[in-house]
Amino acid sequence: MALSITTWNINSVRLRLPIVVQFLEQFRPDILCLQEIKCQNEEFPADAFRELGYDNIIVHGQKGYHGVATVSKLPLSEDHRQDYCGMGDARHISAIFEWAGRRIRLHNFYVPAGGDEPDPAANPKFAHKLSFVDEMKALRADAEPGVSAILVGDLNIAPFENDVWSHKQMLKIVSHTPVETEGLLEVVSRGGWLDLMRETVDPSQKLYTWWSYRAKDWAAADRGRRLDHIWSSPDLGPHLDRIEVLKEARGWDRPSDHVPVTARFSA
DNA sequence: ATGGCTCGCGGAGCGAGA
Repeated sequence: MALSITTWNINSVRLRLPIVVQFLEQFRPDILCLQEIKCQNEEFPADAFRELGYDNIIVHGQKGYHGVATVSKLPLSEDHRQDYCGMGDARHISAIFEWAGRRIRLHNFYVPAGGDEPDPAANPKFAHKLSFVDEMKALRADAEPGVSAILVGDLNIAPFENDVWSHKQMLKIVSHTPVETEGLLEVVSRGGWLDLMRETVDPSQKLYTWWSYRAKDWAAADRGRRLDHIWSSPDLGPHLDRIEVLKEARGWDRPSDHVPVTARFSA
């Protein structure tokens, strides 16, 4: 019995509904986790997802910015929205689904980008990002007895050297500064998470999920970053078949700057 | 050679993304 879960920062779900539909029709993941939906709950285009068989929808949106949503062919229960940093931002939603006799809590995150200046004293957005990551360190993969866990989302940090196009040139660029990358690796180690993308793609290999809108030719420049992640509790590791990064989606009509990342499991 | 583009909001141009 297979299970597939996709994470995708969509950068406005209403504007990009055509490519979301294209993706779901072509790849049919069991569950799709979206970030940066940029709409309020009542504006989420739920009908379009229901028509495709995704009847189980949970949304944590807000006006204009941020926002996350999880749409699923499998029933979702015990949904929860955690307000990290007490900012009132819509950056997290989770729920439990059942697969192969297991109960699995699926977390969907949108971590703050952090602005330009990597100095928390000078840049409140960077301070917010660091506080957010600090709070995530308390999130354990075994938080609920008898419940496995999967954590996906746009974490806005590329932790390893080959998660960016140039480690040296990125060390002072927000998303790859040591305080961020060390912080994220501490979230992984303290929480007891498995980085499923790096379980299947060796750290010696470049791996990106995001390419800037500003490059003249994103594919030729190939200056990407691995900002999107899929983690799990250790018990699910042996069930991972593969990870698919759909790079071609960056070249679709009016694309997001992030591409869908899918984890495929078998029982 | 990173910031050059792309969003929402609102009805011009700005804040935000990363």
